[in-house]
Amino acid sequence: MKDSNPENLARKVTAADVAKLAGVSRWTVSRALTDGASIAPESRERVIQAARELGYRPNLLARSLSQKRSNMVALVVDEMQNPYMLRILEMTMSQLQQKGLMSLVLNISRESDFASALTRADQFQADGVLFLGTVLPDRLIHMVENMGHIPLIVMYRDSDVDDVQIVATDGFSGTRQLTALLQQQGCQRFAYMSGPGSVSTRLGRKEGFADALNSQQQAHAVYLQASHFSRQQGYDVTCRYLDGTLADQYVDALVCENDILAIGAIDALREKGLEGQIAITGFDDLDLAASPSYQLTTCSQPDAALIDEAIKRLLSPDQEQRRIQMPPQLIIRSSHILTQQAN
Amino acid sequence: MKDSNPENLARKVTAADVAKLAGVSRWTVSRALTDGASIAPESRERVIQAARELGYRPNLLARSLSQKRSNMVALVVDEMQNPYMLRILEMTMSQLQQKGLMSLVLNISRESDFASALTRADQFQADGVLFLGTVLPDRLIHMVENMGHIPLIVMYRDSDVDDVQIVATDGFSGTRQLTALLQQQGCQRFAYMSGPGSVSTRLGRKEGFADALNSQQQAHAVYLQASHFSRQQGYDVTCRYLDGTLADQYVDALVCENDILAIGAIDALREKGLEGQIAITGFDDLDLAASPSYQLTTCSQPDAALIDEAIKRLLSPDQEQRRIQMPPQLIIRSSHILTQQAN
DNA sequence: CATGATTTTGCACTCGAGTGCAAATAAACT
DNA sequence: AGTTTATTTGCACTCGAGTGCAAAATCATG
Repeated sequence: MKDSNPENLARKVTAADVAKLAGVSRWTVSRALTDGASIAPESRERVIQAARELGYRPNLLARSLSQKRSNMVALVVDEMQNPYMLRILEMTMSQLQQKGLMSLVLNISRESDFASALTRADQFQADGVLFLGTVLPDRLIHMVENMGHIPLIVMYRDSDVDDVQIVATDGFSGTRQLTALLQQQGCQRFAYMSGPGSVSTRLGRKEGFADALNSQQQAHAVYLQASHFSRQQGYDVTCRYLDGTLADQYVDALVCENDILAIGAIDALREKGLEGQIAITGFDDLDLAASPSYQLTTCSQPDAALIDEAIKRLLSPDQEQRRIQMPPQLIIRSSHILTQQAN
Repeated sequence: MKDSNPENLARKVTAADVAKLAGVSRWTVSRALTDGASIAPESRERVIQAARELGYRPNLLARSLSQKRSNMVALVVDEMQNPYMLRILEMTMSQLQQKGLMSLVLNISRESDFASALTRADQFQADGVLFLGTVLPDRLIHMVENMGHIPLIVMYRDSDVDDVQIVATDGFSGTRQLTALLQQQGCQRFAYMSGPGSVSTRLGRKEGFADALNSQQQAHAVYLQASHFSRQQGYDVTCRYLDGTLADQYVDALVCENDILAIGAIDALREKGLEGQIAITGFDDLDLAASPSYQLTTCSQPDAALIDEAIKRLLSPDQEQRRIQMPPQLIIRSSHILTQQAN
């Protein structure tokens, strides 16, 4: 079992080494380790024994080179300030790993990184590319599509590029429900805080918000925009709004595009002593949303199902459906409730 | 520039394709793209032109196979509940990417994953393995060390395995300073909350805490232990302590092994109306630590320097120094200040 | 025992690139 | 022109595995 022989450690054990020890040819070794290959059971046994003894681990680069599959999947991520990304990453990598796939993570911060990162994915023969809620503009996604024909799946956002597979949550219905909840409890003056423009229009959340307002003839709304999905940005943008607005003109409800922005917003309100005077909602249901310090009313996304679906599509290309939107689940806590009357 | 020829997209462009177009041999193509190779400037130009026209991108798997380097680095992570991990991952991947290296991320949740994940790293010929603050017991780390001779660097924690490169923050001095700060303002009764046992003893933080207490003859302390580095665990463990202790016996200071636990602890205190009655400190300086809702007094780790050093060591093996501990920086906010007297 | 049917195995090839060496070409010099 | 020297290029090899095909070994049958 344990390789006690020190010279095994000196260099990588190759199929030829195993062949020599087992007294067969290099190719018989391949066959012994392949299910369903034509080989005498007895010599298979001998090879397996030898392989174990030497601690043989086939070189996957070599295998990938000749076969089609490399068993590597590229994960393209950005917006790494949002803790939600950690959850997504974690679940995605776990599920990939479970299926015997490796995760090549490509972090994008500037647009220029983008092309180079993808070139790399292609050069490493990645079996597929998963976009995890990236803020990339559609034209870039389109560019990837034509690149080496790697199956490409966009997750956690929409896109109107044709033929791109999309696996996302129905942000429209989610935010629509949240906004309706605020309307039911009598909120009149609404604000919406979005993230970076390029992705914001691809989440459908802003549209759900606007739709709810329209259905009640509440045309007027304040639109705020954060440049990143980070707590700090949510905080800064909210402060700027509060400082630049007369106190008697404050909105009474702020719908945030996601939790991390909402948490920043709550922090800002708290600091200014306005907690409970503006109702807040988020999206994602971060762990922190359940904290007694925030008690954020929000929507949770069916992460496990989304990721499962995305990987399934990655492995079996040419899916009938181009796009799937799963329903979010409303999580009602108390951040949407007004506890103090505005003066 | 743009490959307008549709058949280019049909299959991968190989060096042979470029050679044919440029009217040279396949090997000349290799040379044209290699700096310092002996080649006529004129034919190099021709090759480069042809390569650009076809959109040639050398297959890195093939290159890795024959050369020593694969340009892939395996990142081994766990404890993915802690948002701090996201920052570390982000910075590490960015720095690697900047140096032309790819990140193979291996997520470990159970010990059994561990062996299989590392086997994969080895099979993919990873140039090195970076352990990012993993909770793995030392014996496992030792096992990796003997595996394929991949350079191995343990970050954000210590280990007493010989010959393992360590790049970490001096947790001892950090927590010692934090504890001293609490002592200076008159705290008498201390508690310490640690994370999973296997890593906790490798951070040096608990020892720094104990040392500070000893230096003041304050032998008595309460030790709490969380099973994960997560807000929820920090919260649960604190609640359990508060519920299981008489109110007049509460400690007046709680030193937490890191921020995410501290934030959970503050949440618990807040919920029970005990905010300001127990001083709290953390470690890591999460973004959330700066939130007005927490104002956590903590230590920040020199992430950029740590990661830079780790990668440097990965690339140039046989470093003289086996282990480096960088000093943390004290971040003083207000969570360590007692604002209410205990009844 | 010879013939045919079947299993097992070895060998030449593939993947896509890189490297050292030797042959072919070009340039420099007597 | 003839020789030496420098430059450029082609070819055989390498990495480590997998696959199809044909040769070799085994088996079964008349």
